[in-house]
Amino acid sequence: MTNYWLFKSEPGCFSFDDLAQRPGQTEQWDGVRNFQARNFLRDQVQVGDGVLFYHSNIPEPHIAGTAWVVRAGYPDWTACDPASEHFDPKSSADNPIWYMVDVRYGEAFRRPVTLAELKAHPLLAGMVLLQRSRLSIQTVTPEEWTIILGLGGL
DNA sequence: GCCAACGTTGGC
DNA sequence: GCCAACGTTGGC
Repeated sequence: MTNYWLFKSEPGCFSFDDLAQRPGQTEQWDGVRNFQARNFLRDQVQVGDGVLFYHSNIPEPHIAGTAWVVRAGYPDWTACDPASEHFDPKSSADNPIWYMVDVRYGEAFRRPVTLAELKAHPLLAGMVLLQRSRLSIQTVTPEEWTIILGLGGL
């Protein structure tokens, strides 16, 4: 069964445009260093799942478009790379702590769906984003997915 | 830049 | 296992 997710990224680090410039190519969603988000990546995110790509920590936070999961959770090797800014000395190849998935560009929204719009929509009041805003990998219901794609003009 | 929310660490 | 201190996230 297809599930839906919201992945957050700071566009200064990795943006939806960065993904859009490589259509059809596989991108690693690495660097997640939060246990609850890690559990989703390791245990629940599956090939074929839909992803809303959210831009955080900018003047007008918004969802920019969609992506698709093309590989389920596997160890995030950047945790074992001392040169990586996501290096974690507690993680090892034998006993990985952190996980990542691979995604591929989906579709760009015709207009970005801002956080303000999400907050204003009565049917989106239950979104995880609006209740536990700091979680970087979040579940999205099929109803929320449909509404948000509509708001984005898809 | 501020600050609230909240996750993590570490002493006990 | 509790909880205070501390660090980070992210909206504003």
